[in-house]
Amino acid sequence: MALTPLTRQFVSHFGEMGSRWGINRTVGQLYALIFVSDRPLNADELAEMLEFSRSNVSMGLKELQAWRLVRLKHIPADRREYFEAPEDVWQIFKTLAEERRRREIEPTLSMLRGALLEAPASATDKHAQKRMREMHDLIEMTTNWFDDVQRLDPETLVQFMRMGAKVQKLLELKDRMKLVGGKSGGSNRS
Amino acid sequence: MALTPLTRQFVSHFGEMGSRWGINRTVGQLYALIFVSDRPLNADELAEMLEFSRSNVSMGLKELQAWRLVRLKHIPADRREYFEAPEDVWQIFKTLAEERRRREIEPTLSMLRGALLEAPASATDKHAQKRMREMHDLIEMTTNWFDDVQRLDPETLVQFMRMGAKVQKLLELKDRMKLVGGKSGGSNRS
DNA sequence: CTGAATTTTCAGAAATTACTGAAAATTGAT
DNA sequence: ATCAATTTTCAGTAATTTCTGAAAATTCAG
Repeated sequence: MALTPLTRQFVSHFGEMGSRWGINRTVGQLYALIFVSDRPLNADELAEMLEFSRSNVSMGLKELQAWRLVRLKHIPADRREYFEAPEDVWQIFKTLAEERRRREIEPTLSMLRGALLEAPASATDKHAQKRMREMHDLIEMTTNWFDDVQRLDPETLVQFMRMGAKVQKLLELKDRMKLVGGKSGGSNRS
Repeated sequence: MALTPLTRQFVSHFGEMGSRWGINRTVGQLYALIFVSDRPLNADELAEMLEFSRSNVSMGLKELQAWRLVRLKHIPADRREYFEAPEDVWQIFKTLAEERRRREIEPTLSMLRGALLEAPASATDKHAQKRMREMHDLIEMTTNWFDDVQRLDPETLVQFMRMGAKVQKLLELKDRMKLVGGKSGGSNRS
């Protein structure tokens, strides 16, 4: 079963882009193919369609599962394992964000918190800590906020995103009415 | 001039993380050091402090400039070029987002748009296009929205982010008052 | 202009990462 | 329990990426 030109185009783009993310070409192509497929695919099919070795496909699928980007689906009366991507693209996006957070953001925050606890040994260290605190606070604010947004139900979220820059007007409205939150900007986290 | 333990820790974390992003270890470490430094640094200083070859530093700085993450600063009566990172961490974040958008998002959107113009040759292609359209629409909505948010003045933005999930209440308020936007959810882009 | 200081380029070496085939392990139908 | 089907592992190899030193190019003070 050969790839159609349409799918080939999509798959090879993901292969190239894959290297810009942390994932490699094989993994990118595997995901792309599973994503557009109209039915779950097994490892042999993937290996044949993409012309990768069977073992390479096995390793790639393992990585995609670690990222929670594909899931196993068993087909009755077939012993082989089939793979599919979740239907809901917004769910996929959230999974990607969660995994990146776990792998990249959290270790960085934790390093920064450690560094900020140390006693600065010099003026240079003091300045370095100031910069690290700025970075820490920005990352923490941004990720906490993303967490909150992620929890909105999809409809509210779409409505919210479509509003775009009008949010500014909404905030002005809020301030005028003092209906949401307590004193000076509302209570918040940590 | 040796690195203090504090800075060494920060710098080597960025070296390791660098490889998870598209940038390599050298570039990550160079950036980290420039970011925390309390004064602009020149290429020789960077090479000595990080124990990289001078040519490696030259290439790394070129890449950081291409990302607009460092800028040149000339010091009076010194012919050498000094490098510094912008002060404002939010500005840095925006630059990073813009560059990633230009390098990763835009090419992907453009590939997707191309693929969506083609006439599907089969039911399989039809399904593939459906998936591609879902991906395209999600990416487009998310990046356009980020563009809008990016344009908010920093104070509004911080206020907005600190609100977090309370945005839902704000949207309910908006709906009750019908003060923002026209019919059914407000007009929007493309 | 000249030439020393500085930066950039680039071919090859070193290091890292990706990929393969063969063998081992696992699975599940009988 | 057996064994064929299937998946995983892993050592070795291939491919890619990163890094270096030497040479070329550029810059600018005099």
